[in-house]
Amino acid sequence: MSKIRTRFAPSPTGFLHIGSLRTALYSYLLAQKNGGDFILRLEDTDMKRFVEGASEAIYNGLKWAGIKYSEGPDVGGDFGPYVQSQRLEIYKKYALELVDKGLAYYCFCDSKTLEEMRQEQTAKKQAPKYDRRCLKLSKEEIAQKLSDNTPFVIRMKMPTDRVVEIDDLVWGKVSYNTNDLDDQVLLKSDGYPTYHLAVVVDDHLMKISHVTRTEEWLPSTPKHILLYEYFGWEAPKWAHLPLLLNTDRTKMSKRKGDVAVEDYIKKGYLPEAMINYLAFLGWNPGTEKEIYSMEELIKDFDLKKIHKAGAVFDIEKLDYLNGYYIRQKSLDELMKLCKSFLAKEWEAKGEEYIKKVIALEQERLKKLSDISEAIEFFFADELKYEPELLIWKKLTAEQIKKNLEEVSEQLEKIPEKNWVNDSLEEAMITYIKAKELKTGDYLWPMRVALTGRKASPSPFDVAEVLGKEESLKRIKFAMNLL
RNA sequence: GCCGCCAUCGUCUAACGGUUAGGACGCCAGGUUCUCAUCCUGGUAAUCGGGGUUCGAUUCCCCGUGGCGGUACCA
Repeated sequence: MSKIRTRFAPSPTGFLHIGSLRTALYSYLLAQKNGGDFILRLEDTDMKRFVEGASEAIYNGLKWAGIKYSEGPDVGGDFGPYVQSQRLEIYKKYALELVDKGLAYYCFCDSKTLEEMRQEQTAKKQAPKYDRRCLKLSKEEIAQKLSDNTPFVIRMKMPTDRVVEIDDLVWGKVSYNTNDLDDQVLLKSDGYPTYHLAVVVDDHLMKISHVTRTEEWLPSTPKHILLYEYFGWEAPKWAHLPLLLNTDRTKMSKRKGDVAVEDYIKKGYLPEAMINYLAFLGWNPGTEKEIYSMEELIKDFDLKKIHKAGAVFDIEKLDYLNGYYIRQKSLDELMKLCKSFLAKEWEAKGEEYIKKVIALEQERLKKLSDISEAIEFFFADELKYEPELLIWKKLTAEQIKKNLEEVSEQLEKIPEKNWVNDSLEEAMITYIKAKELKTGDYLWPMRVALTGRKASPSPFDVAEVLGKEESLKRIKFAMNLL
């Protein structure tokens, strides 16, 4: 069997769709698994949707995710150009070849004519379909119109009464009757090819062995199969993938949530988490292992285990995985990752300080973007919180104030050089135990005094990072609130 | 309308025709020297409906129902 070559062929519409990323991932995994090639091709054949600089979003997204392509617009390769708008002559040549063979024909109908035709058919409850009026044109009429520069498209001629069977690696055998298929436009009047022509020509020329794309393409696959037949080319293997869905089970789209990879990068999702999560949306290894690195995915990936039903994109599980991967990071790595989420003025505190602070919050983060809000109290000159927050259970303000006074006295005794969480904890716990007091009566107000929050890391950890002076200052401040 | 596809806990998903229908997320409860988080333990929750086939259907077949996709000079 010849070498496996898969491709990711997105339209540069301005951003990389999260669903596209998963399609790219599966295509990449399929190629890597079999020691094949994975290439990137830009399908920019719709001039109306042209977006300046849109290809960058695709390059960046793939790079972020760790999906590497060996050929593509920005890396070159033997089968270029890898941008369809740069291959117009190629498509034209092949479209004309089909016209010569009598398998495609010129059509001079304008959009108004077509629209009327469709409306009439819909009114009669018929399937909207081109009525082939231009197929009846004589050679002379065609020549005349062409020399008059009448705008034209080239349409594919559909055979009648033929059943085309797709043998799909995911869906099995699916059949369509050509009578239900339209005479698809192959070459548009602006000289650009439609998707159908371009994808077939390019996949053939670029020696793609497996066409991987989402389910929405299944119904147009018979057209593509026929095109391969018309050209006399061997068709690739098909693998249609299940769709990614919104919570309401419709095709995942903007307006119903974030769909751009960029959005997730900005929120501080890790590529490891995203890849792991995306891989499991429509596939699983058949074991109970659910934490997967890219390398492990390559090893265990199998098209046969992809299933057909669409999968809802569930942010809760992504969050879980993201938190998991954040916890796996070394402190230095995490520091680097968090950098862009930290306030500039915090840098004055120094790298070591920030590092200690981040260490305390690591296990609490779900997204990197959580870091800013989570640690701001470490940098505040004065904490803002309701005094009632200092009150533990049924104690009175008087008692809390007295307890804080005791805490303060005990902490005072600890020398600067012993100001680390273990000694702090030992000192406080010893004191509390000796007097047969309740830890919560002391530690809760102490913690709130240091953090101003109802939820935070332990008071001893926070105190260590804050330092003796600042810690005592915050406790005094709390006492004054009561 | 027409064509096609799909259907297991709320979500992602396991289950050669024979399992107490399993796991993960979420949620709930308990434990882990104050809170939160982490971690550990336990719990909650599903085979769309109706017919077949079979000794036995989540699994195979048919019919419903529901959902989704396609039906463009968009991809």
